[in-house]
Amino acid sequence: MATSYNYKKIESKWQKIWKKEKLFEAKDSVKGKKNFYHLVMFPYPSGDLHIGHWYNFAPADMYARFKRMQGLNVLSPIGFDAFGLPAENAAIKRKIHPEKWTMGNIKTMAKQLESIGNSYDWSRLIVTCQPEYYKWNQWLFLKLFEKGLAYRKKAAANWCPSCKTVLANEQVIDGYCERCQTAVVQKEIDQWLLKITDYAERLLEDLEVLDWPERTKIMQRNWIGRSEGAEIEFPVLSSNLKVKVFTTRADTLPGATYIVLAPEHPLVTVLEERILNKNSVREYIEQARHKTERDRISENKSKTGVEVKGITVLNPFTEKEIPIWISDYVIMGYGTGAIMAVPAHDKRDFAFAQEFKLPIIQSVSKDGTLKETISEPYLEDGVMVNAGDLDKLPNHIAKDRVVETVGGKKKINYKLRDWLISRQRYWGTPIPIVYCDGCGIVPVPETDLPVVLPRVKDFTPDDSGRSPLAKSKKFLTATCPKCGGTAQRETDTMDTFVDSSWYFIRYADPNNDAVFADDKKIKSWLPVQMYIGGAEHTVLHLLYSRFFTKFLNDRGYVDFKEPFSALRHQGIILGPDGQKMSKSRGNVVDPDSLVSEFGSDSVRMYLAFMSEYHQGGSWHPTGIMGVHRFLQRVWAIFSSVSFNESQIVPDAMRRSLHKTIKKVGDDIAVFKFNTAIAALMILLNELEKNKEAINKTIAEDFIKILAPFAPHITEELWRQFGNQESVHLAAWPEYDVQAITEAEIELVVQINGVVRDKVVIGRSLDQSAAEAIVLNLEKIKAALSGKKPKKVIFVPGRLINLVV
RNA sequence: GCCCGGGUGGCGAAAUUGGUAUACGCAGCAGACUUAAGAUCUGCCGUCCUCAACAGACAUGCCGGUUCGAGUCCGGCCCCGGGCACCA
Repeated sequence: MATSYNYKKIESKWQKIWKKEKLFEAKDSVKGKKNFYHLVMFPYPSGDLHIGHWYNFAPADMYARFKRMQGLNVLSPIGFDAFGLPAENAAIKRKIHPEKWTMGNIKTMAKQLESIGNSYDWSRLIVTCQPEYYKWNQWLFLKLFEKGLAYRKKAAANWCPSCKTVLANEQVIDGYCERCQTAVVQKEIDQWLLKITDYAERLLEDLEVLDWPERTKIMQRNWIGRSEGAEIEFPVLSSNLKVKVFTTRADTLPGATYIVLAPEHPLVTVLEERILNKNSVREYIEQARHKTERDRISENKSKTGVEVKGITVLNPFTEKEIPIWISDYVIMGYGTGAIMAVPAHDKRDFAFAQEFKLPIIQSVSKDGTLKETISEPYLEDGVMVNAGDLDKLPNHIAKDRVVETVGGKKKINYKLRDWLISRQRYWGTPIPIVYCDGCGIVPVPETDLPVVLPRVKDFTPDDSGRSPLAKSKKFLTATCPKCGGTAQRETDTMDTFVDSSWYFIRYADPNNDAVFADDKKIKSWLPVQMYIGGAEHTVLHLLYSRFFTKFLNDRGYVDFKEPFSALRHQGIILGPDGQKMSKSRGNVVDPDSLVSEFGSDSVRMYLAFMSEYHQGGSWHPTGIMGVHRFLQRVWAIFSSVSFNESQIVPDAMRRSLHKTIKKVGDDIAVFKFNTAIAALMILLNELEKNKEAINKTIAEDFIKILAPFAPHITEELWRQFGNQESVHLAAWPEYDVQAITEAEIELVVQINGVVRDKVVIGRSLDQSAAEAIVLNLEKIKAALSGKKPKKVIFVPGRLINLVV
């Protein structure tokens, strides 16, 4: 008599044994096996593993287990992205040190993670807030600094005037401070930036070769924002100065009726003496600077600006004198900070021209005719008008001609900005720089790394706008590595995205103290062959990681150009009410209680079964019953099975088995875990109908293809069958093509495209043979009532359609 | 505003990429077992017409088109989710 399915006992038993036997610890090389690096984005130690983590980790593990059974030497590591603001804020709130809070959370989460039963290699655990790890952040920074790719610059930061502190972008919600709801302003502070823009073109180009979701690539492309255009100079009248503008529509230059400068544009200061309305210009610039993020968002529709009276420029194409305006719809950070305004062919210029009653002149029209009144800008292609010699020429051809005529230069611009990594916060990697009165900015020598983050008591931000580290005299004071004099340490810490931009390399060799990872180990594992994580990291994390990899490749530290060859996203799990899970809504699904009620195998499987992986969905409380019952039935049938090897397995059963082996393998390969599980359910339904015919091969194959989804129950049954080695090291069964091909097929019979009957015929019958059979069917004869089909469409093995 | 996804039974979802729409599961209903409940097993389960069966008609957000045949392709709309947002 069968015992009942005791998942609690089975799961804890095998989790202990796997750990003890180090079953999933990856050796750097195994004879006869190819290495496969499988990675999930490491979690932030927020303190609690919620069902969303499970959704990220459990199905991802199914893929890793499948790859392992396919004969690959799989590395599936795990770690914690342990620095960052939430830890700091939580620590401030609870009055405990961020380190204590973080390490405590990691302990809890590691335990919870183990309860999923994932095949992680725990021996390679990475915790980014430990000096052994962040030492290499600092090393990387020095390497970037050496090449001029890390540089210091005054840059605008989000400043909360009430909290008197700098805020990270994540702390600014719709232009307001997250904590006190004060409108955030921009403040200029000296900060460190990484020159990711040097890599813009390569980051764009190399997207082509990646096996990533198309929408993710599109988002990265948009973020990089390449645009081809030209730089054209507008001479300032009665001066030898010129205003350079960037445009993608040089063909519209004949219609440029004024130019617009960004408020920060240097020309205003240079020619200040000549400005007639100095006061109003100064006032506008001042206003623009104090404008909050909030104002900019709300003012999106109506344009503001001021004319710079007393200075004009020449339109180099028409040689007409045109005015200069200043408006904050032009931004200093893109292009040249100045534009030529063509109201007839640009929406924003059009709105601006209407607001200030400026002339609107066409330079392109659909068919060469001029419109009398222009009620909206014409943005399409067309032919040139008002353009002298170029009239009637298609505008896309005229583009280059205009640039030539005025002596402009072709130019490519990117929206991508350099990466600002300075954080005026405590809980992060110290930037390894000292400031010496004599020597200036001096990098900390490599041999002095790590610059250890001191365990200070007071880590709350204050009104100085500097990191709390500045309050530690001991940390702040340093000797200059160059001259030996007294110097001051940089007190800002690094953005945590630095930590996560290279951690995947560290897993190859996590305990190395001499180099960031051994060259041979890097070669044996990287790049990551399958990377799994949330789509919310589409731009920042994934782009930064690609940038670091390219830099390391340039410097010869790694031999690959892209960190993640293949990428898949999981969806988001919503609460039972269809809303985002949150404590305040009270709709958070707790995985721990589900595990104790149904077992880890059931929770894993339900997550994989509920929808397609990238789609996510609401948690349906009773839905888990389906997979739980399935596992109970698996237990019932296989824990009591007595194999009768003399019994001949019916062809139909063999066929079902092999079809399922194929289906499950094919589906896992494309991350369709839901349909793979459905196929397993169908197979079980069939096996149950004829239990006596199940032999050892069928039972073992079934257990093997179920193993990635439900690792514990399958391991238990597998060993009960008498196997000595883990099912997770067993070979994925091969399907037999012969067994799958059926001799007979069901042919669908349609009349005018509507199904009227079905008939079982030989697989290889041709059209005329099939037609003869079909025309003799009672239902078809009745439906045709004597009429002859005008046309017959025959799809071999599938259907026949009679058109009357 | 622009760029991506998506809209299929009471619910979560399938559909070999133009070829049997609704697989698999949840919930529900009926029956078996049970003193009973639960668990388990068996059957039914898109809508409409019909006493019922057979059969039929209508159904994949809406309107139109292409095709022997459309959830799938094309054109035009309407909702929902995500990203970007004055980038010249």
